[in-house]
Amino acid sequence: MARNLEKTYDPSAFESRIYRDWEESGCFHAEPDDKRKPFAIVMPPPNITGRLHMGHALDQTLQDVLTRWKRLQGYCTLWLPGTDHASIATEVKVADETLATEGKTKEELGREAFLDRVWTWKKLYGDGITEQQRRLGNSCDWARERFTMDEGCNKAVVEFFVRLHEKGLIYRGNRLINWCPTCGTSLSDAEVEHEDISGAYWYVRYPAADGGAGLVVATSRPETMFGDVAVAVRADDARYGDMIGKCVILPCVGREIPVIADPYPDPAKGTGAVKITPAHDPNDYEVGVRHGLPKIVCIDFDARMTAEAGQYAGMDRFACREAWVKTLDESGYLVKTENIVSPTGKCYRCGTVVEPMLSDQWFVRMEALAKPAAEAAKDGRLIHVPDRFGKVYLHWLEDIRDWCVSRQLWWGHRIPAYYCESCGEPVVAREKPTVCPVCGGGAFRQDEDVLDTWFSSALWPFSTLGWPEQTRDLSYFYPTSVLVTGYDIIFFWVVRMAFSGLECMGEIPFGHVLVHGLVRDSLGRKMSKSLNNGVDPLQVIDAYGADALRFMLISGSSPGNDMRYSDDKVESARNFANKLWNAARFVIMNLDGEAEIPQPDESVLRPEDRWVLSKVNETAAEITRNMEKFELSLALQKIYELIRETYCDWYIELVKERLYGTDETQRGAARYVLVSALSDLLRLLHPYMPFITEEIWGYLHTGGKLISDRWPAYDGELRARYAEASAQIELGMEIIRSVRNIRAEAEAPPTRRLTVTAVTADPQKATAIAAVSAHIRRLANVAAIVSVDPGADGGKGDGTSARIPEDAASALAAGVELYVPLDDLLDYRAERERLAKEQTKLKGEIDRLGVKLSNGKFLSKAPEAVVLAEREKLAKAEDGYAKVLARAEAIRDK
RNA sequence: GGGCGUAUAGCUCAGCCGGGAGAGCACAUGCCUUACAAGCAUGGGGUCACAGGUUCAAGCCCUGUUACGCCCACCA
Repeated sequence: MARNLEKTYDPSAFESRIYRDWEESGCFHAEPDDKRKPFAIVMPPPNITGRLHMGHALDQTLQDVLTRWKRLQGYCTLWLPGTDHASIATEVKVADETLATEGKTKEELGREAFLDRVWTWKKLYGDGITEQQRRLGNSCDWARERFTMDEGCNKAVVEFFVRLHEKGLIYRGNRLINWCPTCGTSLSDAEVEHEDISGAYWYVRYPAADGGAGLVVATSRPETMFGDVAVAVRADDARYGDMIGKCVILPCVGREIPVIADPYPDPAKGTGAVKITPAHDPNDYEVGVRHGLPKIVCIDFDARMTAEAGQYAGMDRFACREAWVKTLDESGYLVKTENIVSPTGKCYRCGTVVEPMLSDQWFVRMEALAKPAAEAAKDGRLIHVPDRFGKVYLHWLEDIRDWCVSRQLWWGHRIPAYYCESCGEPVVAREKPTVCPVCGGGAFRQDEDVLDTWFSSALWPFSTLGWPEQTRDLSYFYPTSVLVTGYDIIFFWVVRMAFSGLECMGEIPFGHVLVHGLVRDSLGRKMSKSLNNGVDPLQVIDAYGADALRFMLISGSSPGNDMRYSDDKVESARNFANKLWNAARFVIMNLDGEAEIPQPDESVLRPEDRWVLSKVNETAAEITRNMEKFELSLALQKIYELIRETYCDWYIELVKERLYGTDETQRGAARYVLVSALSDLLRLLHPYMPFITEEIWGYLHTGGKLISDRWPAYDGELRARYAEASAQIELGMEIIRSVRNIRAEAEAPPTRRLTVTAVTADPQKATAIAAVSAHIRRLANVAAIVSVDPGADGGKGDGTSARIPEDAASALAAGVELYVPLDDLLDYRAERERLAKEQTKLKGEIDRLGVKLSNGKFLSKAPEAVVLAEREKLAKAEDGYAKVLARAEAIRDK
């Protein structure tokens, strides 16, 4: 028989071919189909900044598992792929690269030439990413692949911006925003990372204008003193009551500034008096607004001091701080210095300390948008898995501030605002306007800025389906089913998709958010470029295969928790694949080249056939339940056990005798069940390990592909119908294990054939033993097994048909006593030790159960079934204990 | 300052509805048994972080403590 699998599993030999077949057959493609229910996932678009890392591999494997599973279940299944332009991140990368390779900054290149470089980059890395995704096995609909800056997405962005503006939800204003001096752009609150860094409070005296002592303020940012416009104290602060309304003098600067009363200062902090710098501190800005104070800008967009700083003009803000503190000290104004650590905002892309700056920017008014998004999570339309992430989501929405969406960058969606060349007024419009509504002018220039990258990501679940057009895709697939993402971007992205979806579509964009954690290195460290501990998924795939990587990523993880990558785990996953491979090879080898094995009459099915069929069926139902609750790791664990233990370790071994025998009916039945059970196992495993399952499927079945087959259906009657046969097999397995155990404990060689006497008063068990005795003989290397009813001869061994051996090793298997003559084993010492151990174990159990069952409260309060079960356990243990004692006594002197 | 997570075998981690704890790896012993040595069989190994509480019954629920980690936050 030529057509069979190679002896060793080598994924590199078929994974690419299988993927190509899938792709060419069109089975990834989804078209709206009213006869079927939709299942849709939009892929979180990876940034085109680089190559995919392990985190992506986890993210996408989760999505592919769900997608393949639902496809097998018969849903009209869409997984929509794409990539993200990642405005600031990509711009920083490409700027670095052009500087390194061409020696030119982006300014030197100019906007157009620079954008050319970015598009080249996009092509290169975008293609690299999709290639990686194919290697992973992603079953996404490539025909619908999107990019956040493609024509459709761009149209959606403009539409959304204009609509929000029309509703008054977008405005332009001169506000205090987060500014990154290195990237040269504004940042949203979400793009600022907070880090504790050590600094100081400098206590500086501000003398009174009238020659008095004045007061002392504490500041961590003395360089902003040049922008001070007031000192605020609490009206009820007794220390400063008489100062309110008077003026103090900015030390060394000489400018007079008023002392004002405001609720903002905390009397317990610092000195209770706060310098007010509206242009460089958000709180101070608010105070300034309340009191109508001017805003003096003393730091510019390059983080250098302005002319307001006098002799320090042009100096870097931190250099200035140092020099300025020295001056204050030398002039006697520095009262004291206190070292502290304080949280400091840094740019999430380059790490530069963010400067609060006054700037003209576009903002999205959040209050009205946030409310419905929060409602959706509260009333259960949006469910996070695990649910604790719902809190993160809500927390972020509940104290949200307006979203600064304009960025002083080049790579991104250009803001659809046009300024009239004559009067300078901005016009927000879908197209460049022709007439200024204010002055009638006809010349316009478009806003130079681009939008926050998350502005387009926010529209992803519907812009990719055609919005703002009312397409068939949109009405069929929206809202999507599940969003899979890492917990690190809940507030960047999930929140924004939620409110945008509700605003544009009137419906939450997905019903479930499946949240996963980070993939860390084997030491538990975050994978990062600086540590150089990142693992490239492609290299892992090259070494072990995509299926092994996928198995590893799912099996070691639970929703929302981080996991560790290690080669060991992938290797053991690969070994599992090899196991399955060889089991399949065994099956195929026994098919004698027949394409389809005819289904035998049920009556010829042996107990092991019934057992395996019912077991697979039951477990498939459990697995389905697990998957419905997104318990993918649990589900995979069960599939693993089913394949490894139920099928490989037991069923294949149980069935060999018939396969090698001459009874053609039985050979046929065995082959049929082998194929039937294996087919279900392949279906169950396919979402997790798509390549190997599809490859094996091709050898078992002609015609269709596994990817578009069907998920195993649950047959509720099977369990009851096959219950007796199953119980017989389970008992046989217990006995086989026990005999093997006796043999191993006694250190008897495996080649020695044993004789086993089984003692049971239960006729059903006796029948069972007879039914499976051939299995026991073969799998435990037993010459003969006879069962004895202790009632028939009083257990004395002088019964009619058989006797309990005098000197024997014994064991209890599922309530059946087993005896193996010691002459077979030749080791009394080991047997005595074993009995002693057994005795201790049973004694412990008897004590425990005795206490429990003599507890009146337990008897009265526990459910009857539980009490009954405990009683049974006790009876069994006592019975076993007595027997063990007797055995020990019998061989005491041997 | 607020919120959250984790703590279970030597290591990495599961543990569903509360009913005396499991897997993988590692370890030990014996096996080249014609599907598989990337294997088979058998075994050892746990005060479920600590202290209370609820319950007939707690790894699981409640309170507190400790350790590690994460997130949010405009305290000069």
